[in-house]
Amino acid sequence: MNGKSPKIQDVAKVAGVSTATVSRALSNPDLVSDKTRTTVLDAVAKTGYRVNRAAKNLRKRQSDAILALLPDLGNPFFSQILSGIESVFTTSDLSLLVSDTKGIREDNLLDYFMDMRADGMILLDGAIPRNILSQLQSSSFGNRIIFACEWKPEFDFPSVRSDNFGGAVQAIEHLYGLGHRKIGHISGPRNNVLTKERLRGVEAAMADLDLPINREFFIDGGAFSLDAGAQAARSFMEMSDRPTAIACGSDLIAMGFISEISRRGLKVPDDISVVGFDDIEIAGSYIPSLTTIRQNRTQIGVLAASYLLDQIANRITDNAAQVQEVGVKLIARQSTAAL
Amino acid sequence: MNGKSPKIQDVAKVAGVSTATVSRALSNPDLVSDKTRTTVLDAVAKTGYRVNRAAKNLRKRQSDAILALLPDLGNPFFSQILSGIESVFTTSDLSLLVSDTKGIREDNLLDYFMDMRADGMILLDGAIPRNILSQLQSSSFGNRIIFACEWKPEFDFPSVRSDNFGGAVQAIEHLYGLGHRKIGHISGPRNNVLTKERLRGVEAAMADLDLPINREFFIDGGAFSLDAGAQAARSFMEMSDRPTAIACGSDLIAMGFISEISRRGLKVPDDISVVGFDDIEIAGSYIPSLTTIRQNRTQIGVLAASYLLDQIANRITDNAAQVQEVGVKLIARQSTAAL
DNA sequence: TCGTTTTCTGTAATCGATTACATAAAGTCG
DNA sequence: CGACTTTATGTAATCGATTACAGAAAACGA
Repeated sequence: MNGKSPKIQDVAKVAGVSTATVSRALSNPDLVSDKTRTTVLDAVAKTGYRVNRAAKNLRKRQSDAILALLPDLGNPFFSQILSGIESVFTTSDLSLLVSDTKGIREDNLLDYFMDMRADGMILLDGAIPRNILSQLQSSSFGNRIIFACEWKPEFDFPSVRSDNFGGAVQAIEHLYGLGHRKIGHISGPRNNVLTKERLRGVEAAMADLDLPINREFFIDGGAFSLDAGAQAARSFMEMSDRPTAIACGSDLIAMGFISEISRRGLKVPDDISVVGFDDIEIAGSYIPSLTTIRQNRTQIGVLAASYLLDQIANRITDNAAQVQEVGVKLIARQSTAAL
Repeated sequence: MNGKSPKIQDVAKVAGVSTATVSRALSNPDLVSDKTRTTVLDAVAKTGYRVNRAAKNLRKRQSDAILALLPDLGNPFFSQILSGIESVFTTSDLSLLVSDTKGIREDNLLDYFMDMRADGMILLDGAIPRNILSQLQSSSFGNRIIFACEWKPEFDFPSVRSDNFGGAVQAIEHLYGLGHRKIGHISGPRNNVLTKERLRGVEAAMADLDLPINREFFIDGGAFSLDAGAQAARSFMEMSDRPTAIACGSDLIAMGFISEISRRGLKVPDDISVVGFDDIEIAGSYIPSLTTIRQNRTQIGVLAASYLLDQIANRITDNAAQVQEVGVKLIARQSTAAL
């Protein structure tokens, strides 16, 4: 150990073979004889050799990294998904790069591929501008991209997502089962795909159950946040005729809503039942604990990461862009009650 | 545009100069004449050239990436810090790599430096095994590491953290100010530095205020989680003589605690006042909204990232390992009330 | 004007791996 | 046994940038 990192040359010298053989012994063990392989491995252990990633990647024209692009790194919703993604990459010796889309707008996503910073991307933001996506799609990197959670309907990149429609249906059916007939909905960000799917589910379920759809009961929250819920609560309080139950576009909306109406004297679930969507960590400990639709976020991460790896390695034969829907499940807790 | 990424050679040809000049024009503009520079920049624009990171990094023996190492990527607590970190790196053209310590134990952290995957590290986990840290410290990469949030007292890596001691003091003083004299504490993970600092703060404040320290009122939560709080609530219910106020080691503990005692018929803040620590996003919308100690997590991320960059680039002259403490602030809400 | 310094640019070595190609040795088969 | 295939290894080109070194041109000073 003289402080300098050993190079493949050093290993070759110690093992008494050529650098080519060392390289092969490490990355293509079948190509060398058993004896040579053990000699080389010993030499590697002895020298403490580690492959220099920059050199390897330059030669192989790759980067050994995947970028996960989030709408907002500060949003805790995504941490579970990241965790799922990372668990896959760790076993593949890939690095996980993260960035949020705020920094992206101007400088181009394509650059990550062009300058070899990433071999693939997992997009968690459905609001990436169309022109950037077209550019990606028509480039030679179009098949190194996958959407997770959110997606962009006009593009046929593969995607992994929850069954948002089905989740909304479950929420409505649950409320119906408890006897509720006047059901409202607070939706998320206006142009968000999740918002639309969930709204579609709500309406479909209501139609199926022969419930009259009262537009007054549909509040446009405008975001998935606590604030949106609180805001919606204010609209709610002003209604002359109020629904007895509300299905929310997210848990945060639900909590913001409950928080605000409680402050104004209403009780959940006595005066109104509330269902969330997501099942974030605190949902079970909120007071009242929140009935919600559980999304398996870790699995979404795992599936997206695995699929992307297969895709990059060309292991996917069927080249129709694939949509994987992950099942969701209603978790009944105390924010909903029989009428 | 024939689909192949242009190389520096191509730019050189278009601009009618050597590759050396192109390189200089891009990374050391002062070294070339004004005229040449504009010619080169035009050629770059015309060809759509982007520097190949692997080649650049190989030559410069760097990686253009910083690793953030979290105890648990799935834990939403860290997302804000990551966001702060990322905001700094984006402006520096550095990539942010993330990983959690679960994958680390076996394979060595030092490897990230050895194989040039990272130029530096931000450690958010105080529980990294001692031998790994010693190895890092004694390597030539010892000065490319910084702790954020948590830290390891025996090592003198620089670190950025909240004023945990001061936060605990504020919590106790707040409760004292409301008239509470029988004050308890639920602590976090046993060997965690934050746990220790906060406990120290609690005890110091109590001593200062001449409050008797009743060991029965100190519950060992064992973790910062909701569950720990719920568990502690059960111990609490069994006490013959109960404190009238509790300072918790984290917001999650506080919420788990409130949730559980509410289920058992106690009311917050009527029967007992509760203070959290962290001010996580939902704290303000919890019911009751949580009085807590606000940590500026984004700023911790920003400071850690900036300091690390300075350290790597400028070789910070003052080589005494620096500890930066970020101030915290008590946010009074509805989970605490006058006795 | 001539020598000296400064500014600008080009040539070619270099970073540290992988791998195409060549070749020697070993194995196969009629 | 000789022709042919397979296996194992080495030599050297290659990936695409940066930069040490050198030389030409321009600026400067006396």
